[in-house]
Amino acid sequence: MTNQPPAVSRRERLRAQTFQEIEDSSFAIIDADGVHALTIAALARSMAMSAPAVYRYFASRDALIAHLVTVSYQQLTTAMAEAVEGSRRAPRSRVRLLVAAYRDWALSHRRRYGMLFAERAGDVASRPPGQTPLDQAMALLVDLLAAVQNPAPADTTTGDRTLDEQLRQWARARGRPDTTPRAATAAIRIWTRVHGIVSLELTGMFENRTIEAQRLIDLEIDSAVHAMTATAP
Amino acid sequence: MTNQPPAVSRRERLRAQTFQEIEDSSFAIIDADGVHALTIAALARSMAMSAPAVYRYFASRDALIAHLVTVSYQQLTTAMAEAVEGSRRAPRSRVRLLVAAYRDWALSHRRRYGMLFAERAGDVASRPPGQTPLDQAMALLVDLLAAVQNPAPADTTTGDRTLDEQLRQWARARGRPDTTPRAATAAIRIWTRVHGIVSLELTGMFENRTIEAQRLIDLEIDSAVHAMTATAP
DNA sequence: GCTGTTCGTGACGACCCATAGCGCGACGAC
DNA sequence: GTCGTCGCGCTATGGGTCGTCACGAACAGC
Repeated sequence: MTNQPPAVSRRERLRAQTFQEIEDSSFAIIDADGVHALTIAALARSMAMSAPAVYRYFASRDALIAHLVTVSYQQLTTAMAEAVEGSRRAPRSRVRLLVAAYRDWALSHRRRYGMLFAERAGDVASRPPGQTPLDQAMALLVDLLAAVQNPAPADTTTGDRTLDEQLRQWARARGRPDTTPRAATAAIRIWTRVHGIVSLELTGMFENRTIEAQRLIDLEIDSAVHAMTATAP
Repeated sequence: MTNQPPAVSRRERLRAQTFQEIEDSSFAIIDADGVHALTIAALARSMAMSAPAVYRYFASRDALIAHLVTVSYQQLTTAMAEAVEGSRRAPRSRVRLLVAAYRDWALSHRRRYGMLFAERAGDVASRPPGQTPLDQAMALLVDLLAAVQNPAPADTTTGDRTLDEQLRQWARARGRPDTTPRAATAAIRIWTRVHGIVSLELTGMFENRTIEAQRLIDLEIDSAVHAMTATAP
């Protein structure tokens, strides 16, 4: 039994290993010097490989970067999922954990976070709804907010019938047809607000720590959750 | 009098003209094909000039892009200022005009809007507070919000003493020492919220017009203004 | 008219992307 | 054990870009 040939061939194993090394080295270069420093030549040098060899794994530099964007999205999503997974706290504070994990990931991978929303990343982001890498985290957030809203108040609409319908359609496209408009609004609000704050924090808007972004974020989450649970929209 | 030599020499006039042409051609290339397509060679070709000549005007490609970022910031700021300048409407709806101008500019110059928050733009954005290109628009927004808040309610604090002090310092650094913490919060909230929504709109989050970003923005502005004018924080 | 400055040009070296073609080793068929 | 196939990495190469340099032409001031 011990000498049984493994499921994956030696070839596949080595290939996967090299593939992984390309990923790791690429991220190392990006985190150190930015995406612009990630050239096929530089990558190959850092791996003591020749540049053309990389093309056995990725068709072009753009393809490599697209792959890295996808992987980064998954890492971000995983970080958020893990942050709330083991927690037994109330849904409301788990929302804060989720968002804090988001900000932490962005702060510790600022170059990569910028990469996710750069021009070329649009191809990855604009996939059929429900298949975006971040939709999983979005679904998590929606579920948490539904739990916060439980038991649901009598009126779960936003007061804008058109917007309500758009929100229901948005939730349906993401496989959460039972989401109330107000929960969907809260999810979108939190997501856009946090992205706005983190994004501007990274560009140096709150330079010199004049304003602590985390305080602002908590304020914004509370406001969004409050708007969701309040009796009158 | 008619044949009097002009104030600027012929040389300066031609130089300024070429400078302007470089700017215009650069923006044309960026708007058409993205920043990555803006190469010194391509720019020179589009101007029927030789590539090295461009270096008489900009020390490097990065320097050119940095300049374009600054100019774009100014255009954006100007667009916002003009949107509210001639309006006699109530301050509250002028806030909406200001923000709508922001979104309109971003939508009609999406490639450039992305450029403003790209990695290399951090150098421009993280200048001494009060000197950022967008500070002028920010001051405009703060003034409008102060007008909305007029007469100021008895309690203009956020309820968080640390945050209050940070906000006052932030306002001082921007030459608006009389800004109340709540007005400052509202300004920052609006600015970060709108940036978040617009930014995600541009990356295709609300693809297929599932959700109308303008509705969301108006909702968010109202919420921020309401939080500012409400009696209890 | 002469001189120094400014501007644009072709030529050049270094770097990068991507392709083509070769050699080597692993693997399977017999 | 031998041979053909295939995957992988390498060198060589072409086309493109950045940025520098030395040179010629136009201009400004005397």
